[in-house]
Amino acid sequence: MAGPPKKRKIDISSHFKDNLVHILPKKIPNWHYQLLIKNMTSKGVPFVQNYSPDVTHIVTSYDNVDQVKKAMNITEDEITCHIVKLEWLTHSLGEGKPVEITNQYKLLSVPKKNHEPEVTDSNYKQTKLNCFQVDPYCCQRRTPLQHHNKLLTDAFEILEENAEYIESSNDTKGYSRNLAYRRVLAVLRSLPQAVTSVKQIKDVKHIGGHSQKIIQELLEEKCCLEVEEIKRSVRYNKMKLFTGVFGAGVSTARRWYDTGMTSLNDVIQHNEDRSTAQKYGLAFFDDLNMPVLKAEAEQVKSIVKNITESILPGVSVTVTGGFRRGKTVGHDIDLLISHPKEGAEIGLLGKILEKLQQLNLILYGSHNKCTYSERHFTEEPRDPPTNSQMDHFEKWFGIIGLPKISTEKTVLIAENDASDKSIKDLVDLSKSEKSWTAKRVDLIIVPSSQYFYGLVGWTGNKMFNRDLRLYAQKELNMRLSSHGLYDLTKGCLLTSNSEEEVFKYLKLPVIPPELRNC
DNA sequence: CACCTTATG
DNA sequence: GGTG
DNA sequence: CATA
Ligand SMILES: Nc1nc2c(ncn2[C@H]2C[C@H](O)[C@@H](COP(=O)(O)OP(=O)(O)OP(=O)(O)O)O2)c(=O)[nH]1
Ligand SMILES: [Mg+2]
Ligand SMILES: [Mg+2]
Repeated sequence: MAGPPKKRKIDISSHFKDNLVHILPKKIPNWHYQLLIKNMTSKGVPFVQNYSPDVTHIVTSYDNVDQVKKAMNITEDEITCHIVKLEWLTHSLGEGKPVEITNQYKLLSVPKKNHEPEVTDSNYKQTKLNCFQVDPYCCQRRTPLQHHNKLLTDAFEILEENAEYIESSNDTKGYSRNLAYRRVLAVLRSLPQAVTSVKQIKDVKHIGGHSQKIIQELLEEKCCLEVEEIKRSVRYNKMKLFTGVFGAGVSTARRWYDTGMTSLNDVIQHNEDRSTAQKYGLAFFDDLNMPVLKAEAEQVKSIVKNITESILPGVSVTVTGGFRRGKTVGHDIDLLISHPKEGAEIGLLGKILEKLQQLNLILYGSHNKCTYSERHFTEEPRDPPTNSQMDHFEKWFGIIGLPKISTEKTVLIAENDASDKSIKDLVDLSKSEKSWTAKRVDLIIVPSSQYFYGLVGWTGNKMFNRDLRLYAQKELNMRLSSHGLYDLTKGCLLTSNSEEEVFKYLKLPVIPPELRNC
């Protein structure tokens, strides 16, 4: 290992000794610019970050010379060196020597005409036929779990995640880019066939210039440089790890990362204020990141169903979330609980949790009552729908210890009351020989009058919900939530007796749950 | 150049 | 990042 | 800030 230097970093500087490269950073994404600088440095290619007259090659992403001059703020004949496309530098770095400046590396000398490439009527029809036709909102489209563009969506999923890690609070670049990539993903997943040419998606909504470039690269090379760089980056991998902790979002993950923490052990050991949720998220990280199987969801459902039936006969318990959309694995178990008799569900959640507690099934829980009353409607007419009656919609986001052997009746989780447990105790518990696995469970109680709005909302997926709500607002002047639908024009609440009726109110085709995987 | 889902603790 |  |  400690032998002579046979490192790959072949010094190719001799081939470049008569050159001086300057990259015009404008129009080049920062990650790509930094990568080029890194590569030139490690290979010993001479370059300057600020333009000087000694420069022999100006590298740019612009496609005509006038734009370059404008960007550099210089006039006509000051430039005597070569102005070349980015590809020249990429290929030269790959070859280990400056490649010949053929036409493919040269810029257009005249600015592009703003002139549409002329198309005959038949041509136009042809392009129209060759182009996928896609409705603008994903809630208008049928989006199956299994689709025809996995190569593309795998890549865009990385871009989407990474954008979120930049900064996910509203009104930031990360937030909007994340949304843009989600839209691209939703479109790609809904296409009837695999994309084989960029032409097919050049007019498709939500797939703009940048995404088209990515798709082109993926179709040609089967991979994308930007995506591969993200996958390699420390930042992406650490943020993925830290945001995977229940209770820690992007903001907390970034704080941990910026503090120099590298592993979950670093985070566990570090003395800082952590929410109770985060303590449990850290201690049971391995369990909670095991995929939840559909059979386990059914197992939890029947436990909850049995308990609940004994409290309130006639109750309905439905597995929603991803499993209802046909997924075979998930990250949690979403249960929608209701009773045909309106009002019978009031106070039910507390009783269910009490029973679960008695059975020692509960590890952690955050109770979430919904105080949803006339205040919304009276104070602000633009506010979301409101129930005339008192609204006792309740939620619980928690962690249960699910017995590994389903026949096991009682489980010993020691005394697991609440926040009085230190993180060390929790870690010890999670590491101990145990007959159960920690699982995230969401319990949602919904009055029967709101049942189908709850069902639609908790079936999702998230993107489907967002577009459904956006569509309702923008196209129909309505407000949709998992409690109801409110027509702002008519000033009335629309009660629904089926999922289909919700779609009918919204003037949308009925999309079955398995086709809401946007 | 504004907008991008909506509710809860 | 993409749309209107 | 976090969760769905
Ligand atoms: N309106 C709205 N609904 C959401 C949001 N996040 C989640 N939901 C809804 C749609 C989801 O399908 C449902 C359950 O959320 P989950 O986080 O459990 O996601 P899901 O079950 O789809 O996938 P999973 O397999 O659990 O990772 O709740 C959100 O931010 N806004
Ligand atoms: Mg789920
Ligand atoms: Mg959930």
